[in-house]
Amino acid sequence: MQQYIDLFKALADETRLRIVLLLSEKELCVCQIEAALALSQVKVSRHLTILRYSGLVKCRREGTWVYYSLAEPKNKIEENLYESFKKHLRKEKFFLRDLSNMKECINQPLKKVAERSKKI
Amino acid sequence: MQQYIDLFKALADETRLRIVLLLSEKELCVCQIEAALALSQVKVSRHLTILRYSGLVKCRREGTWVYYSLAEPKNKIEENLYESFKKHLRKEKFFLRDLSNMKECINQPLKKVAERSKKI
DNA sequence: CTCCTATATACTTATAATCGAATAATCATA
DNA sequence: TATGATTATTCGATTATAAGTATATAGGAG
Repeated sequence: MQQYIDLFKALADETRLRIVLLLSEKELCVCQIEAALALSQVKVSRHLTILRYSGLVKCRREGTWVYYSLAEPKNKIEENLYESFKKHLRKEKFFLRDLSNMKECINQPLKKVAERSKKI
Repeated sequence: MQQYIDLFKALADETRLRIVLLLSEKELCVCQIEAALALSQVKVSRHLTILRYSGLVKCRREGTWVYYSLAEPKNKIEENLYESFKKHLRKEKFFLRDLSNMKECINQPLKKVAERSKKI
C-alpha cells in the first residue's frame, strides 16, 4: 500500500511532475533540467533528491555532471502510469513547452545553459 | 497541469486511496465505508469531502444515507489509472481485506454496521 | 593546492495537510 | 415538534511540505 502512496505523493507536486515528464523523454543532467524548466538550482536539486528517495529516478555521475533518468517501474501501476504519460500527456501544452525548451537547451554549450538558468 | 496534480494529491493519502478502491468496486454509503475500513465517521466523511471537491467521487442522498461512487474520469490519465487499479490492485492483500470486510458489512443490518464503526 | 563549475545539504520560515473532539446540520419517524 | 440516526463542519493542535538563502561537497583544470 505504502508504495502507491509514495508514488502519488512524489507526483503530486508541479516541479516533480514536470521533471518526471522530461525524464520520460530523455536522460538529463541537473543543469539541463534547470534550464528547461527555468527553475533555480536548489529547487531542481531538492526535488530530484526527493524523487531519488522515492525510487522514481536514478542517477549516475559523469565528471561534475550528474545525469538523472527514470528508474525501472516498481509495480504495474507505475508502469502503466508511465505509458499513460507517454501516450496522453504529450499533447498537453505545458509539456510541449517544457519539451521544446529542453531540446533547445541541450543543443547549447553548457556554459550558456548555466547562465540562462541563473536568471530565474 | 493542475488537474493532474490534484488527482495525485487526492490519491496520495492512505484513507482516500482505500476509499477510492472500494468505490471502484461498488457504490457505498458513508457508514458502510466506515465499517469496511474500520475508521471513524469524521475521518471518512472528511476525506469523502476532499475527494468530492477534487472531483473524484460524486454522491447522492437517499433519506439519511448518502451514497458515494466514483465520478466519471476527467481525463485519460485518470481513466487509465482506474483501469490499472482494477487490473492490478485487486491482487493486493490490503485491498482484498478491505473488500471482503466491505462485502460482509453490506449484508448486515445497518444498525450493526453503525455500532461496529463506533468501536474504532 | 587553488580556482571554478556543478550539485547537494542545512537552516529558517511560511504554508498546507491531517487529526480528534465537539458540534451542527439533515432527514425520517413518532 | 421531539427524537434518533446519518452525515458534515468547525476548532485547535500537531505534523508535514515547500521555498529561499547561505553554505558545503565533489570533481576537473591549471
